[in-house]
Amino acid sequence: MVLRFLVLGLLTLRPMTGYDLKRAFDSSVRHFWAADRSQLYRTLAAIVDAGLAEVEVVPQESYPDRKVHTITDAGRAALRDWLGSPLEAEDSREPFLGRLFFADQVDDAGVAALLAARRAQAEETLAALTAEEERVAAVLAGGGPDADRVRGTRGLALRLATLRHGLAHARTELAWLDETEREVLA
Amino acid sequence: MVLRFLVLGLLTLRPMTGYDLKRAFDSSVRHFWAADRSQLYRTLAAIVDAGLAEVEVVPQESYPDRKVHTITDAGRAALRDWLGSPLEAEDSREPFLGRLFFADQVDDAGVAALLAARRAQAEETLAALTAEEERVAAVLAGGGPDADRVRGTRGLALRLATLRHGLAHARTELAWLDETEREVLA
DNA sequence: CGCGACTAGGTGCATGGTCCACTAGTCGCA
DNA sequence: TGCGACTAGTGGACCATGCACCTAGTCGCG
Repeated sequence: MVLRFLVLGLLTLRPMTGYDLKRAFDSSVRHFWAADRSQLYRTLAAIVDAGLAEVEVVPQESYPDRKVHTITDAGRAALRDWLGSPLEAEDSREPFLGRLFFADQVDDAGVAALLAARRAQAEETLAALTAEEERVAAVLAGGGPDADRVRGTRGLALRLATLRHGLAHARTELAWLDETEREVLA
Repeated sequence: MVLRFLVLGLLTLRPMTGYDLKRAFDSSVRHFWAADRSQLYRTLAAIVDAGLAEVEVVPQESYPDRKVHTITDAGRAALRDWLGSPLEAEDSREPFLGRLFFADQVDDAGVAALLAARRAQAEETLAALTAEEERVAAVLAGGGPDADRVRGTRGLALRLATLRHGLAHARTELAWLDETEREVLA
C-alpha cells in the first residue's frame, strides 16, 4: 500500500519512466523505504491500471522505448487522500534486537562482535545521511542542477526533516551502544 | 528467516506449545518483532520438519491435546550459528516518513495532524516500554512467579538492553517531533 | 440461559516483497 | 576483442505476512 503512494509522490515531481523512478527513489526516499526494480515496475503498472497515472510511449533509436508515466488528477487526489488518512501503526522488525535478546547463548566475544557489527552499521548510515543532508542543504542554498529543485522551500524543509529523523536516530543508536557495551561487557 | 530463530530462542527457555509460544512471544520480543498465531504455528511446524525441535503430544481431558515442542541439540546449534553469522542489513520501512516527505501536498493543518498522530504513537510506545521495563526490573530484584526467570542475570541484562533501546529511540522521536514542529509549522 | 473469553490447534487465501534471470543494444576501458 | 556498466523493461518462483475462518470444549457473569 505505502509503496503505491511513494511512487505517486515521486510522480508529482515530474513524469518518469520506471528506470527514472528507480534512480529518483534511491536518491530520495531510500533511507526510509526500500524497493527493487521489479517492484517499482509492477507498482507503476498497478498505478496505471487504477487510472492514477498515464503512460506515453516514447520510441528511441538504439535504446528500448521509454514509457513515460505522468500522474493524473485522480492520482494527485489519491495521494492527498492518503496523506489525510489515519496513520498506520508501525510494527518494528529489528533482527539485530532479536539477536541481542538471545545473545546469552554465545560467549562474551560473540556479544562484543554483535555490538561491533551494529556500531559499524550505525556509523555507515550516519555518514550516508550526513552526506545526503549536505547535498540537500546545498540545493537549498545554491540550487544546482538537481532534478528535485522543482520542489518549493516547504518541500525541502520536509525532506530535511526526514533526514534529521534518520540522523537523530543514528546518533541515539551510537549512544545506546556505548551504554550497552559498558553494561553487558562488564 | 529471523522469526525461525526467535522461536528457537524462546524454546531454549522451556518447552512450549504454540499457544504458550504466542504468550511468551507477546510478553518478551513483541516490542521489536510482531507475529500472529498462524505464523507461529507454521514456524513451529517448519522447525520440527527441520529437526530443530521435537513434539510430544500430551492428551488432556476436556481440552484439546497439547503439542509440546522441545528444542533439540541441532536446534541449539542452529541458533548459535545464526547468532554468529553476519548481521543482516536493516532496510527500514517507515510509512510515517513517507507521508511527511510528501506532506507539501496538503496544508499546514494536515502536516500538524500528521505530526500529532506520530507524537501520540511515540508516547504510547514510551508508556508501554516503561511499564515493561518496570516489570523486568521487578523480576530482577525480587523474582516473582515470572516464567522467564529461568534466564540468568546476563539474559536479563540483555533483555533490559533491548528495552532501553526502544526507550531511547522513543525519546529521540519525541525530541525530533519538538524540533520538527518548530521548524515546519512556522 | 446465553454471551463472551479462554484453552488449544489449526487451514486457506490474497497481498506484498525479494531474488534471480533474461532480452537487447550502446559505450568505454583495457 | 572481450568485459562490465548503463538504459529499459519483464517473467516467474518463492517467502513472509496478515486476515478471516473453523473445531470444540470450559468457565464465569449477568
